[in-house]
Amino acid sequence: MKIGVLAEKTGLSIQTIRFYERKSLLPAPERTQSNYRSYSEDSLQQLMFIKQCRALDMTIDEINQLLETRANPDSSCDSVNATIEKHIEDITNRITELNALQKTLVSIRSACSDDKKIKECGVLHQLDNIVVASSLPNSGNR
Amino acid sequence: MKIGVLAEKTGLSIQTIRFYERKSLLPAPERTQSNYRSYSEDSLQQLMFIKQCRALDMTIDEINQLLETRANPDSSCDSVNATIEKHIEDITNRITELNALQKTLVSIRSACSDDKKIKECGVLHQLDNIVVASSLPNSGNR
DNA sequence: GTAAAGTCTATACTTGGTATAGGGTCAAGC
DNA sequence: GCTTGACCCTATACCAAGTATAGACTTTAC
Repeated sequence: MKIGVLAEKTGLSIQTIRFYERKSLLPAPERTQSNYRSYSEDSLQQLMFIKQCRALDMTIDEINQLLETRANPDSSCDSVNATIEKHIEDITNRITELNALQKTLVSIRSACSDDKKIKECGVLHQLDNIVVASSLPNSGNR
Repeated sequence: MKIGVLAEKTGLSIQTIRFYERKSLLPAPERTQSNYRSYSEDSLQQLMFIKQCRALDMTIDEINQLLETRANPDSSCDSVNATIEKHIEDITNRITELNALQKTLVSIRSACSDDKKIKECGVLHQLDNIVVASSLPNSGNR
């Protein structure tokens, strides 16, 4: 099948499919005489796998590792489990960060009632002081 | 003060300070005879404000809006409040998404005990089927 | 006088795509 | 046979929020 059909079936855009190919997530398919990509059912399966992983917010690197591991069926799946666990940990950390952020924001918001002028705005005054121990997420921050 | 001192005082990198200038978050400072940037205390204050907002995970656009509003002290601060509220909402949504993701991931992880081989790996089998109603975040996804 | 440290601009890289330009290909209709 | 529209191709640029580099210039310390 051609790339348009594959895009239709997977729900991914044509550009995204070509992007995954460039990133080596999807093997380069056969080409027709006119240089059109011609995909097999395997490509469809693999793309759905990739889509699934992306829906779980895995990075392309993580997915690449999973695909590599998956390629030899007799090896141990420990690394798969490790990848998932690491990913769960990343998300847990991110959730913790966001919860803290939200708490801070709600508290800042409560500093100003409506219909104030800028110079009296409690929110801006809060923002002018050090409220948070300035910790922007630096990892697992997607 | 020169940019190195400002970087020291704010805890931001020199490149980040120049980056904020390019993005119009920080007004271009005076220059010395040798074309070095020369900052006032105001710049320090403004950078700390920006840093604070970034620590709250606001985008540069959001911060720019806050700065613009802050610039005329007699206008209403409704838009400030609206910005903060929108931001809180974004974060709330993101947290909801991440919680759902995490639940899915934990359930996938539980499908495989350790020391299996790839071909028996429950995690991979889960990933091969449609688990999630494929909803990658498309907004507020930082 | 020289070396180290600081600064300058400009450019490229990151992630996960999206959007565009400028061209080639294919099928249908006239 | 020719045009029109739909499809495909590559290459390149763009987004956020910086980070990292090269190559040049200036200042500071000894």
